[in-house]
Amino acid sequence: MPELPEVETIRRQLQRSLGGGRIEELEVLRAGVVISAGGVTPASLAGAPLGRVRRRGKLLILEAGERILLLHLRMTGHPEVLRERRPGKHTHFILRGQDRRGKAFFLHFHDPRRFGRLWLLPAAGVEEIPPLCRVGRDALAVTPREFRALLSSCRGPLKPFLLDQGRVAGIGNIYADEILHRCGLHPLTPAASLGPERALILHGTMREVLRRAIQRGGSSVRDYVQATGERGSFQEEHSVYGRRGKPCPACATPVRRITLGGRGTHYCPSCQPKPRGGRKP
DNA sequence: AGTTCCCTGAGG
DNA sequence: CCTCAGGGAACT
Repeated sequence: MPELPEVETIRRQLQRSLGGGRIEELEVLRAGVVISAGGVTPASLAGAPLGRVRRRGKLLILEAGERILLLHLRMTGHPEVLRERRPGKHTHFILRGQDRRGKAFFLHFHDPRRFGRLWLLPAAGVEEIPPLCRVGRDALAVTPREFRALLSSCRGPLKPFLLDQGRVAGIGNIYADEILHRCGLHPLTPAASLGPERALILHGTMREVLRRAIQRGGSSVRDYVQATGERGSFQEEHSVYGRRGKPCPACATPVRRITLGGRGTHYCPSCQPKPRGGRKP
């Protein structure tokens, strides 16, 4: 599922193929996937310049003059840049235009599960309204100081903390599990119980894992592929996610899976011991 | 804090 | 055929 590294990979590809170009038409094939507000209709986008493609957490931000297009891929959303209009079964919109060299592009948005959304919004004040106003500091932008403050003000365990997009944005189920494993922290560890030192280590590990995953084009488990159709390869470096019962790469103890906050949670009971107090992990 | 809902394809 | 996967909003 697209999390920060997957969305960042796609962002770079969209920036290359659309940045500096122009929109000719937004063709909406399934109403409900596209949400229009503040008078920014699909038709009103014709002729709009395309600026940068930015990202905050898992949200893609396409600058279009006075307007902003926000794209959230959710579980199975898949943007794909093609040279022709060729909608498939699950193609919900096609953004047609020309790139900065005047060459035609067709940005297809496929999404079998239809959880993904495209918002069309006025650029002015866009940070103050949903969905952007709900997104906290990007996981690659948050400073160690901010991160420590967020941790200590959190009542609850580490895993839900990492998944909460309102605090630190961009981490989903895969990277939460991988980050905690690499830190040797049990997912149920109370967030506020980390001292400054371990908070700093968690912050550094988070950055390291996300950076490495971006280098490898994200994790292709199930549906995810890049905007070019290529697969990512960070799944080859997964230590615990999706590896229930398989040996931990560090110590060979079988990986355990529990449900936490309704999410499958993978960890190594030996490398990530549950700290004091509670029952054995 | 936990549950339900949205959705469909994949896997048992 | 049934169950599972899950991001995030909206519930209880």
